[in-house]
Amino acid sequence: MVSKDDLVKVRDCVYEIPTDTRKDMRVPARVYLDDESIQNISDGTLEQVANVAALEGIQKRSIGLPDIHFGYGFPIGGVAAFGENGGVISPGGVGFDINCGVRLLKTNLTKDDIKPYMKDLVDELFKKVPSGLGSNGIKHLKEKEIDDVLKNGARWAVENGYGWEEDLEFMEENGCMDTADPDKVSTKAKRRGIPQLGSLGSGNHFLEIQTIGEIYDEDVAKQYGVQKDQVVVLIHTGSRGCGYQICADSLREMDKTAKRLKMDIPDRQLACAPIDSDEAQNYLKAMAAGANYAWTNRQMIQHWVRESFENVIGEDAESLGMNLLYDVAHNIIKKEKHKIGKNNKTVYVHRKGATRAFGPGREEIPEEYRSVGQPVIIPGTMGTASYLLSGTETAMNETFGSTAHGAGRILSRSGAKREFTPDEVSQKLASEGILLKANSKPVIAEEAPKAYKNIDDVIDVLDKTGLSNPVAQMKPLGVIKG
DNA sequence: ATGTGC
Repeated sequence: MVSKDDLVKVRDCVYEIPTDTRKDMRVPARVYLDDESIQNISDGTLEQVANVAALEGIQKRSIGLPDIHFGYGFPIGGVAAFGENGGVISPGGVGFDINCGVRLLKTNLTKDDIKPYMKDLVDELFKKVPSGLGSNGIKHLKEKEIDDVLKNGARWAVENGYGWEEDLEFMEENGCMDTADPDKVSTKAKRRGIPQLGSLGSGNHFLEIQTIGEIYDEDVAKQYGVQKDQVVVLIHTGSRGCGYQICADSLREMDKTAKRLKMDIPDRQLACAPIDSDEAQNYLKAMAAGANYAWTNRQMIQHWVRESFENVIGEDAESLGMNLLYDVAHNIIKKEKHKIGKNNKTVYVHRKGATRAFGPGREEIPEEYRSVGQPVIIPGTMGTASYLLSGTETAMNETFGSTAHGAGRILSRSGAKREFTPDEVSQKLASEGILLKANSKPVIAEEAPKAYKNIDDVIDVLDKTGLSNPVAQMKPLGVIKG
């Protein structure tokens, strides 16, 4: 067992559970947290970061970011990298919503420009973008087409009329992992994916019209093309039932593998397989297909956002400057090169509720942004701010180029429903001038801003520790919830 | 997060 007593302070906001705390740990476990959060973190969550540190082939350290909380096996807000020789792959290190992520769409409107249109825009977006639990998309995919989506990702969407060629430049992996293999995706996952493509989903997924508030780094903001009072749109969604099913399928498979190979795993939910095994390879190919589904999903939704603005404002999306700033993945495994000790090593970085945050110079970053580092987009909760940051050298050195992904839940969904009523949450937002349209009343209570940690504190830790460089704040004007 | 929960 590990507990808060085992934590050793490394520096301000950085704490470690040393390797010798538990004899199965192979590397230290490290969490980035402010003083208050370190008091409030549950032993169960700390135990999870330590459990990950016990997995075979883990490199350097198991990492918990400032939004860390208890998850399935791996904590949410966690990062772990495994060496290509001797490491493992674990579906629980990605989570059920494969490539859940966010993208930020720019406009050249100001908050004053958009004011008279806000009500109509929110209504139009709510009408045009399907949302809610079990929601289906508008496009009726043919049975065979799902394979094209799983193989080609956002490119499929662009080729089928959803968006612009240049959009592809501003997504991780250009919106497509070419390692995807639709043959490794079960019929059941495909059957769930077919009707849902192009839908927002439920839970913490949302679509938000925002305005840029404070700018923290003028130079980087300029490079990303944002300025104070500018209107932007944030799209937060993932791979829906398709990704869920891919994860569930492979967890079952790997549970068997781990048993067969008699792997020593501290928690059954950490089911994993050696990287060179068929099970791991099959999962990686299916996971990539699920990731491609999610990029396609966000690309289609973005297209309807542009159409909504066109319909309501009466200008085309090009002249409204509705260019994609960037799209980031929050739940994914990436094969990357990182400096470990003196050497460059190829590792499989598991990010679960974590954002890649590559520092300046990395060739994975679009050329336009490369000199200042990767754009990092961190959504808050409905009714609180979201943030745009940039990747740093510190993140490269300490967290395999990773940072936080959100506010991090502190109250469970059921806890939130006990604590708040949907009406009081809606009224609070209305009193702040934020328009909200939601499919489900209970979800409004589950997603109450107070059910989450204060996003400002999360950003503050990233700033203090140097894991990311704050660039701009985004404030909500209108929210569409599932 | 998710057609459902153990």
